[in-house]
Amino acid sequence: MRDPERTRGRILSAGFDYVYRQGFRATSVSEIVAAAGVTEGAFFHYFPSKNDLGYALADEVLREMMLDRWIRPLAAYGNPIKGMTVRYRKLMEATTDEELSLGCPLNNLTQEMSSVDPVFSDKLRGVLLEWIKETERYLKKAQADGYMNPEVDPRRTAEFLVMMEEGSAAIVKSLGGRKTYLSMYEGFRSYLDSISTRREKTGSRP
Amino acid sequence: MRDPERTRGRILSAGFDYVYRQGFRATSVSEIVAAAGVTEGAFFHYFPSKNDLGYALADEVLREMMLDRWIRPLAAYGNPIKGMTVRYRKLMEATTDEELSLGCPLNNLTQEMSSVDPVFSDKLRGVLLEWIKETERYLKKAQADGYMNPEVDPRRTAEFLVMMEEGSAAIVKSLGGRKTYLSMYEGFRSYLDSISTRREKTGSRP
DNA sequence: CCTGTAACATAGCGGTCGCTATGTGCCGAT
DNA sequence: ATCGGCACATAGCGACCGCTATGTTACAGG
Repeated sequence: MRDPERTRGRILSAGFDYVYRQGFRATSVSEIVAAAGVTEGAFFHYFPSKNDLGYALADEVLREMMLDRWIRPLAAYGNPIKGMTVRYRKLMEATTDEELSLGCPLNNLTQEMSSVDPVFSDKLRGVLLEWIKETERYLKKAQADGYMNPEVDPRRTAEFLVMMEEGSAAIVKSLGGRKTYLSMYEGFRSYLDSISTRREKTGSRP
Repeated sequence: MRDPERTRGRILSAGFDYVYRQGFRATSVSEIVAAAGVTEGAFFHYFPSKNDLGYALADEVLREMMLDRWIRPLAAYGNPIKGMTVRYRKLMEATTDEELSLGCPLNNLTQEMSSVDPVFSDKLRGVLLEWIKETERYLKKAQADGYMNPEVDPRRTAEFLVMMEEGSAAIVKSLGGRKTYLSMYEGFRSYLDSISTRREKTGSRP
């Protein structure tokens, strides 16, 4: 019956759901524990304060989500540039309408909390930096394998790519339509093409 | 002594400052009225509810700010594409460190409120749509005057450009450094170059 | 000068929130 | 077998928040 890991996991999971939908400060501890099927006593047993739940969300949930969505899929492609294009399209197709209107969870929490709590800021910046660093790693690999223009700076390009990935989620959230996402995809692909050395059009109609 | 317009303006202005720094829901009416030098009675005399202040912020303050920063400067350039590049760099230089760490006010409020209140969503989307529409107008002008590749879709390109403008503010807010902004500028310029017909490098060192 | 109304000011209510103080029961170690 | 501590549950406190009910004052119109 007693299962600490599971209990903590349920709180974390319910916490993510509510924070994703309503924002961190708009979500009350009572809502989270009700959804998780535990009491407030359990909550404050695992997290000294509500903020500490947010920190755990960043460290554990958001980081893992970012890697799963944006980094790990790239391992399957020989050409990272093409991999990024294909992955972006696949992600676009796999995202539900609800997720489209909710935006990127990492970006949401960052916009809400980073300028108001330095601990949030540090942890969320950490996730973003890892995202950029892993992207940069694949860009360097692309350069080493001759898939990418060797003159472009991989770090700056990685920052720009991640910006587009987060930015498109933000604008789609606001405009709320899959059609807008297509415009973002076109621009994303066109930019990747412009730094690619291969002239294979990565996404043109057959 | 009695000056209704001024009083309302002071509330609106103080409201903007606090909402920009802390977010909408984290800002209390008492904070706003204290900063504006009025009482809560005055506040609720002009705004039936706290949300109505937010609506006025979107309709009046944020819309005007967007036009001033992103649209009106473009009128000074014969070549809109070059205008966008130069304007972006000027904006980057004119932005203070504090503003850099606070991000784009429109994006902040959108991320916080649009998925939780449909009226906010409508009004903020309206500002964003106007931003895109005006950008599209200048892109069409650029095409008509032969400055831009006539094959690219101006609407989609406008959406993509606004996404980059908002996205770069978001990522700079999170990473917090002027150096990151430079990466965004490089990417922005490189994309604009790729849709330009003129081969004049718009931002190279003299 | 009078008066009605717009332009504010004051006090307080009902509700929620984060958090804590204080329990209680299970379960492994001795 | 017991016993200490971990894993929760319950109740409630103090603070704050949005909002309202009820004034009070300045000023324009007659």
